[in-house]
Amino acid sequence: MTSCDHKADTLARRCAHCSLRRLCLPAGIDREDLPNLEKIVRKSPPIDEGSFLFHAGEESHGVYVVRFGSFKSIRMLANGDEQIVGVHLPGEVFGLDGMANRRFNLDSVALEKSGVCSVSFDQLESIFDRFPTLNRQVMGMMSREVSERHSHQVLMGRRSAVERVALFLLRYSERLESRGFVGTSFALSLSRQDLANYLGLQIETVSRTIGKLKEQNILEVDRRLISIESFEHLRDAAGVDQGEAVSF
Amino acid sequence: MTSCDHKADTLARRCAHCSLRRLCLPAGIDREDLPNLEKIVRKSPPIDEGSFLFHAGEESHGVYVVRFGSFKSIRMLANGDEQIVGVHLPGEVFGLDGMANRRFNLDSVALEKSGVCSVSFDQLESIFDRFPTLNRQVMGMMSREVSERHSHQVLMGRRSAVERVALFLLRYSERLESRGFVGTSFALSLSRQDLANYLGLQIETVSRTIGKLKEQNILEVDRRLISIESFEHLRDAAGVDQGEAVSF
DNA sequence: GAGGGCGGTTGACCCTGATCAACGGTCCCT
DNA sequence: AGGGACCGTTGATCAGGGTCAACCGCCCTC
Repeated sequence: MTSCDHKADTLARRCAHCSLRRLCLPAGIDREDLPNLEKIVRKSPPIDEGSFLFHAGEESHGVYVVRFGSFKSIRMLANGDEQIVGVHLPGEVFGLDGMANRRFNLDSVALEKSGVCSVSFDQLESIFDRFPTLNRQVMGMMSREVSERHSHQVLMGRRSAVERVALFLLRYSERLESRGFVGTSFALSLSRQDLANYLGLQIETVSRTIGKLKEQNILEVDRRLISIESFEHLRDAAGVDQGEAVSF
Repeated sequence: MTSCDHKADTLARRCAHCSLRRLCLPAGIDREDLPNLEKIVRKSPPIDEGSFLFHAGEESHGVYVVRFGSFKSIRMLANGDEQIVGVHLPGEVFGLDGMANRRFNLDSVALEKSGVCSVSFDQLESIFDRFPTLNRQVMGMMSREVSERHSHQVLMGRRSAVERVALFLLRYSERLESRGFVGTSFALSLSRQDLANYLGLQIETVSRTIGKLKEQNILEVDRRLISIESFEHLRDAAGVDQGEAVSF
């Protein structure tokens, strides 16, 4: 796949050689059509930890894909607090909810040094008719997004602290794995503070809960380095049956 | 608007004369094009309280709009419990998340005797090219759906019982009002059980919380009949600033 | 109209997780 | 190396809401 039988310029090579190709937008595109898509994709310069990719209310020009690093989507509350409503890992698409009114609904902050690709809405829509599967692909991403929200809603609804944390870790692990990373041992991109916020808990509770899972030898923990020692017991702690799907 | 200068058959008159027209799919359609849309809309027979409109996993043929009554969208858990992830009032669209893979992700249950209109996905997509605004319209509905999830996530994240109940009522009222109903006095379509489930609380807590709001003369309550006596105090209870938007 | 089921309310008690507080380790900066 | 900020952990206490239980009123059926 790395050998080229055509004169590919660096632009056209972007997607074709990207490790995330099969998970990303191009998944709906035939190999020979790929260069056409690649023309409308732009790489961003790296974004530092803690800095905003975009702010809610700003005009939105396109959709983003995480190339490396990770982002959190947050809703700012009137009292100054923030509520994290989404976490985006490499290969995941975000910002789609701005497609309708061309305006961001959320703030997006890099959780670490990160990079994205962006695709312009206008250009994306302009090629919908040429790539009918692409329209479907985008719809699919949106509905996937909705489904993910539903899952999180299940997590937040009347579940204990252990269940929330365990479920979160299982999903996080699964998402990493589906993206070609190691799902058993990883660096959490979220701080305890962000984790607590996302799970609707308090920072001390998260710390204690993780501590407990560590004591039970279900996890190995060193700050943000997590290693899952027993998926079986972690699933138990999460309150999901063995074999039951954990996400979506 | 009720006078007709063209020979409208009963089919074509459906949307043009529907009280929900401006909130529904036809909002993106010019008046003269409306008959074309109406051709692909089908009215369902009434659905009894408690019966399923569709089940998760079933093949999905289209999207639904509540004509009258209301529905809940639920996610069935492995242990038999259900989690309510959405409530749909008249004029609201649901089932869009099945568009991508032509399969329902959720179960949908009528909360009372209800009726829907349905629009076939295939037919909807087939007229996308003729009505470019319609594609945008559908995208808009999806992203609105996502935004609504985000709001609910804010509601569920580290908020007290009173805040949850008050916020829910404010939003419910607002949705009714935007649909042309009276927003100050209404019959809640959800049982206390469903309400508790949706808000991530216990049924007794919901009952007590509503009771407290009643004692403070913020609400008048008779079972499911709710009358909001003071929006100002209800907003206080919900923890939102006066003037701050309550939904989305 | 007696009986039973269902939905909702109220009371008493208890437990999970929030809150307040102090401490330890790591990183960064000079 | 010292100082300080930040992140995470741990302990002690407290309260919001979960849990268990009884009860009430409405509706339905027979």
